[in-house]
Amino acid sequence: MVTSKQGADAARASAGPRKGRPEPRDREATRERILAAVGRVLARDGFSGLGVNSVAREAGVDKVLIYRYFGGIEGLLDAWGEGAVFGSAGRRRAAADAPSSPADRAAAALAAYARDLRAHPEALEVMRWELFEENVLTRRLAERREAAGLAGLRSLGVPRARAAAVDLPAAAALLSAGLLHVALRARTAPDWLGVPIRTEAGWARLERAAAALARALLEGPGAPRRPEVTP
Amino acid sequence: MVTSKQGADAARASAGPRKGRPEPRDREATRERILAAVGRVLARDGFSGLGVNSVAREAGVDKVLIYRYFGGIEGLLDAWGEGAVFGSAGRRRAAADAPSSPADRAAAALAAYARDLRAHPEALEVMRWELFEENVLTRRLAERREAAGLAGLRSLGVPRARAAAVDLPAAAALLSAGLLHVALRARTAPDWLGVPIRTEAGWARLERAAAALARALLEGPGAPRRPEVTP
DNA sequence: TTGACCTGTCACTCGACGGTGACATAACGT
DNA sequence: ACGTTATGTCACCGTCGAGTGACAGGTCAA
Repeated sequence: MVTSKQGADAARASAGPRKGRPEPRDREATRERILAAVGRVLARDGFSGLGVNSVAREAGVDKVLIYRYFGGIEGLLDAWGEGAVFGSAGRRRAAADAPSSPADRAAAALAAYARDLRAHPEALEVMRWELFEENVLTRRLAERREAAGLAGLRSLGVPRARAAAVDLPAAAALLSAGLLHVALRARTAPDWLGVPIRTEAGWARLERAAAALARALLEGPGAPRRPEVTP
Repeated sequence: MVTSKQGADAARASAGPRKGRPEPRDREATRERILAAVGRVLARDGFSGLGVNSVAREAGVDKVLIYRYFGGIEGLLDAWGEGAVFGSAGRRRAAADAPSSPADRAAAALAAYARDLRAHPEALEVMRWELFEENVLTRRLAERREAAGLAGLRSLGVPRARAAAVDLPAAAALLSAGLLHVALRARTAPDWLGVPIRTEAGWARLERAAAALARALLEGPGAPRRPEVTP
């Protein structure tokens, strides 16, 4: 050894004492630490700050382990995506299944979606990511979301004729995209068209507006205004 | 000179013969070339590909000139933002001013907005940028857009009482955000909730859906349902 | 003509990143 | 007790982007 400038590498852990105890060698535990670090980096720095170096640093682990255990960033993200990232589809589904009119179910589903968005910053980051790059993770999650969204749409139970007349998928696409976009935008701006998007009050307005739009569309002129007993 | 590896720099122009004629020295022309390059790089590679090096390369110019003439990337973007980036606010305004019902004007404005989005890729890129970073350019354009959007909203001429009842700003925020988001998403995905977002047909559906949502909200129960004379 | 200034070129530093080879040592089966 | 393997550490490499100092060749006024 040439006792060189002990420069180490940029990926060396910068936090936490790792020289003291050698940390018991446990592949599984290390894997978990790395996976957990992905979520933290993502939520804190966004996808642009995500890389072999930063994750290794965050996990307090040498970056070579990422290559060994996951084969690189690709595999790491793939493994991370396995875990339930967007776990609350169940809640949305439940909201959509509540016994009421299709319009009510749509309104409830939109509100639940809005709340989910704000409750899952890492998932939000992945969706931001989807907006300008494709990779293993974004592809996988986007597929999942498309499927879940379409299923939710069907479970609204809007009568076929009416759904076709109003182009339900297009309207749902717009409203969901709108909520998502505003949630994303909150990271870099406090308002959108004058509506505060970082406060509970602002989001209450947005949820109400989404619900009102959905209701107006589904209960609009020509709608079967009879009290519906839907399955 | 040590006749080193002729490595030159990464910013050296890679296209176009610049060794032949020395290109007449003209500060203004060079400035323009740089500014034009910004738009091209932005539209082609997105904001992530935007940098001193890439712009200089694209312009066929040495990067040091960017520092000399603009003081760096910040100043360059600032100067670029001076130029009319989103020039068609006039069209939207015109659509909104057309003599018809507020609902019709809203529908027309949304459709015009959707068309503008797809017609201005560099502007779209800047909006993508706004979603995950703040800088001179994004701040400036976001302010402009907020102002224009609010003005457009007022020019719809929705009766005060009704506007308050339906929370017009929130609804408009959702719909405009939805259109924008779908336009952004088109760069990385072909569909959104099953709706094709890269085809004219898909966009026609989205425009109709946006219009229908706006109409349903503004003409909904309680709306002045008198037969309107629409062109 | 000459000197000051301006435009443009070039070579270089610095830092961060992705990626790899070589090594030390703990854990484990024999 | 021993050798093998797996786990983790460290020092590198090449690349790329931001930023800078030095310089060559025009341009123009005195």
